[in-house]
Amino acid sequence: MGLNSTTSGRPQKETWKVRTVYNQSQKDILQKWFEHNPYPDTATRRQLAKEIGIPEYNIQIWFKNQRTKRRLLGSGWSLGKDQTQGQEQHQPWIQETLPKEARQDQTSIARSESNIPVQAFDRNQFPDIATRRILAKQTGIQESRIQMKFQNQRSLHPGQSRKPVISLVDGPNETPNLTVQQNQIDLSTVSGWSHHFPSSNSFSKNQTVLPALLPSHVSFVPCVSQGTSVMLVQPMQAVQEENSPSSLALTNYLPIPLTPGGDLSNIHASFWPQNQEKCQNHKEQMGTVLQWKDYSHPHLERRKHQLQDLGQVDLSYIMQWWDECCQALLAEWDPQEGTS
DNA sequence: TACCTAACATAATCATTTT
DNA sequence: AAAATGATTATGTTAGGTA
Repeated sequence: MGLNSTTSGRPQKETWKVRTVYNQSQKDILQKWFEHNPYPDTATRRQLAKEIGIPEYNIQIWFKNQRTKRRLLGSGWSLGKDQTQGQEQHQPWIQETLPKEARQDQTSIARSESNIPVQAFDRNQFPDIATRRILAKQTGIQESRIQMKFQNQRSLHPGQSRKPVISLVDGPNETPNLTVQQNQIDLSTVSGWSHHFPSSNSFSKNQTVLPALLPSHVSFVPCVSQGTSVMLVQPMQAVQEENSPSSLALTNYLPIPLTPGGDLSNIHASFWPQNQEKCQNHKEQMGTVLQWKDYSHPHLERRKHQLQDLGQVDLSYIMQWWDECCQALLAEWDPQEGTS
């Protein structure tokens, strides 16, 4: 499977970046480099990222986890600047290759832009992946940098605890079990949103409801492939073969309550944005999957109404929905709109 | 030089995938 | 279900830019 889809069709948590699945050849390459140097510098990471088609930041995580693994395994590795077992503290690479070039150039955040993350931080110290991407889009800063920014920021302003999960709606009466992260935007407060939501109990516990990207510069190709999913991929990926290691790095699920019975199987719509070559810049390679399940519910007249004729495929509806989601989110994050 | 902060480290833990 | 492993967090350190 080239795609990073859950074989079970189970939705993945959108608050987390979708887990990358490395194939064997990718692992081999990483492994080889790891033996050579467990602390690759930016240039190396970048090169590796390009070579195996995985975003640089994920490469960084892989090395991090790998170091942990090796350390735990103990197998004579004793990495790092740790002390203890003096057994073999001669890891030439550690002292040699860590210095200087190891770090990525500092990204200086323009004052105008730095405002955005700061404002965002005030609202939410733990932005999920969707939010981080939006911020990244807004500021033009890499998502991984945004993440780091928040990390550093949290260390300066320790406030909220970590990853609390609460129920969004817990009215005394019926109350669905839609759970989201506390810090996630309370969509019920965003105007125009209510009707976009299926009754909450149609969400599975771990499902989240935020869109992942802004439609504005979206360079994605929506492809309806299965009866139950719409896939958005970047043009470059669409071109690549399935055996390409870079297939899908990210996957997001949106609980659009389409009727599963809808005849979607033979719909293949592709919008090809113009910037095909731009794909290889720092922008992460990603794919996004919209997945809908059987969310049919009495409350959904409107949506059902709209989606009844899925046979003609209403991709525009999806895009519109998408667009509205993003607008709402932007409005919520926009400092100007102190709606609070 | 002191201060701020981006980048990065480890360790622990969570979440998803694989076995 | 358990083991592996990728992603996130807290927390601390390092290094570059700047007042």
